[in-house]
Amino acid sequence: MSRYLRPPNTSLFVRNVADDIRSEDLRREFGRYGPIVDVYVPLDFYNRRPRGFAYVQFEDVRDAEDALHNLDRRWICGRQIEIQFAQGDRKTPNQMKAKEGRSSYGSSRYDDYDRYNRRSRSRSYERRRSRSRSFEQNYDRSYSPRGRAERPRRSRSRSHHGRFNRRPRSQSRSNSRSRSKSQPREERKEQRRSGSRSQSRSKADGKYKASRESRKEERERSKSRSHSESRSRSKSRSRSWNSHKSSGH
DNA sequence: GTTGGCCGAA
Repeated sequence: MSRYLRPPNTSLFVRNVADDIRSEDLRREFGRYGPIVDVYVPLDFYNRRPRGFAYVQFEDVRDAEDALHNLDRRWICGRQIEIQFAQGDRKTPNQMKAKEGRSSYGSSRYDDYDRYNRRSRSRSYERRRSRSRSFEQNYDRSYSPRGRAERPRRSRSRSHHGRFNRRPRSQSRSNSRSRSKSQPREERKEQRRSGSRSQSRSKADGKYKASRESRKEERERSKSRSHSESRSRSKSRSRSWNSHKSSGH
């Protein structure tokens, strides 16, 4: 037992989110199932356009599971989102920079970059990064075969600095809503459910009520297969994660 | 059609 079980990913990978989704929407939706640590909507680095997915990280993986089961294939902002457990942890910019070379980026992506002047993403990241680097590294090593330090050294500071310097000051924010797809035909469904409970703007009140029930339920279910699971739900929850990984899809 | 550009150079 010395080998620490790697903490299950508490982050959910939400894909097919609307391109104008806000992190607050997601936080509101997912926050009903448990306390949320972070919500992140990645944007294209050059376009500053939403990439169509989002991440929601819970404090507790059970809440994440709960949210996954409850919100998967739900309609949010006129789109049917699909939720999975996220793979890996949040990529650091350096990781992404490393990816930049491998990816198909590098072409003329500056077109739309012009209209999206600034990032308005969720900057709700919290400083939990110093929690335990050990597992992250360990996890990272076993997760990605190439690991880190694949680029020993290279004067890339210049290359990407030039890009940053190129940030256009003049913006045309008004006509950034020129998407013609994503017909919100099913928005009514979502609005119905959204209107039911979005009246109260107070945060963190009694909103985990629903999740508590299902958690109880789940706990009973867990009892069937495992018996040493009754108190603080924080140690080894890797069962779910593993089963998710094993099951595949 | 399937994963995170918040971090690093004075």
